[in-house]
Amino acid sequence: MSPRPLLKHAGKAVRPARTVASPAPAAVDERYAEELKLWVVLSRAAAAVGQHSERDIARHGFTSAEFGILEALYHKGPLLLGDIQRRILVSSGGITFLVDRLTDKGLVAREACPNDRRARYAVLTPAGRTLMKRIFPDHAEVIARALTGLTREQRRAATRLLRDLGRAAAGVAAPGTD
Amino acid sequence: MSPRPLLKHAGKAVRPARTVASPAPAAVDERYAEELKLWVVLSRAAAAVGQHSERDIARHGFTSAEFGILEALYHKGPLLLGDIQRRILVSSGGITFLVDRLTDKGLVAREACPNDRRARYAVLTPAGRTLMKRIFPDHAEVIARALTGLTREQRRAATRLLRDLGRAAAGVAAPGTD
DNA sequence: GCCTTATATCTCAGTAGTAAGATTATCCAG
DNA sequence: CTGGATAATCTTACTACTGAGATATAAGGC
Repeated sequence: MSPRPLLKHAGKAVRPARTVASPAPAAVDERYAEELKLWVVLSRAAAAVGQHSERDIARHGFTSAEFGILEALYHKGPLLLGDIQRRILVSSGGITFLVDRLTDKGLVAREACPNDRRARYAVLTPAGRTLMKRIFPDHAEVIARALTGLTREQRRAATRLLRDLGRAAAGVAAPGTD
Repeated sequence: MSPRPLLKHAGKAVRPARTVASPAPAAVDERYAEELKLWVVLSRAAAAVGQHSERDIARHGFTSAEFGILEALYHKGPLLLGDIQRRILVSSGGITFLVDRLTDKGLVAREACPNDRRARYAVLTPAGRTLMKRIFPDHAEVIARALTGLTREQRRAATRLLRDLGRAAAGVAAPGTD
């Protein structure tokens, strides 16, 4: 992502009413209207906040997936590749690729797992740790600012609801990512 | 996405405690802990429900972006390419590419906009409309089932909170998608 | 111990998108 | 009506990932 105007579509373009032939829009399924609405606002909210996050992350030259790895290692310490994979939801090929790239950048290293010679740990290098210490607080502030549409109490309520919603949805029939 | 086992990581693998050298995990930023938590559960919930959605959509051979276009046209009638672009959040190149692909599949067609010769409408073909009429109800049910972790009242509360959250986040400094 | 099955990572070809810029059309001030 | 700025779409080159299979290790029943 590169620098660009903050507001792209400031005003809705006033446009003459549709005159094109239009086969009457389908009647919305009433049966699940409320559920669909929830799904829409859920994904829109996540996308809106996510764009703030991504834009901030891109300033430092990372993708969201890369930053997710750095953040996981920063907060949790060394993690097996598979554990990171599940945490940030990428494919097995993806985690190899991403860790390679972060290794090339000198921020992450692989370490052998003494208990299981198939597995490898990913760990932050000192440079990686230093970097995260420097940039993470600002990132947290960007996220916090993106959430100011809700009051503190509303944010707490939303957190509880979304935690339950997410848990249940992941439980119903978790697809996995490979 | 292709067929695969429904449950991949049914049980947490029991694994011996970490013994690898571990530079003590960073102290979490306390300052924005609650906000970060909300962001985590928000994106996790969206991802969990999104996986149900994607898996269902993939059964019919579509990507989420393709299906988003079909759904928009199905429910709203003809739309300008740019309007669809903003609605499903893809780049300008992406919308051209996606509409091309749906056109090749015979589900969507472009029509001239009589008021603005730069713009084009996308419309569902009869085949596209028939298809959506057939598959959309099932899709709605998949979504609804993914949301059953909350009661009806909780879902309503969540909808309100997420609508406000999304609006505000999109308003703060909408990044745009091109 | 041996065989089967499962797990962890890696390899590599393929793809759905993005970014930047080109093209064409519109709008508006002068 | 002309010129410059803006807007809508398309083109092209590129990239971050996915998916399927390969390799190596582990674990458990016999």
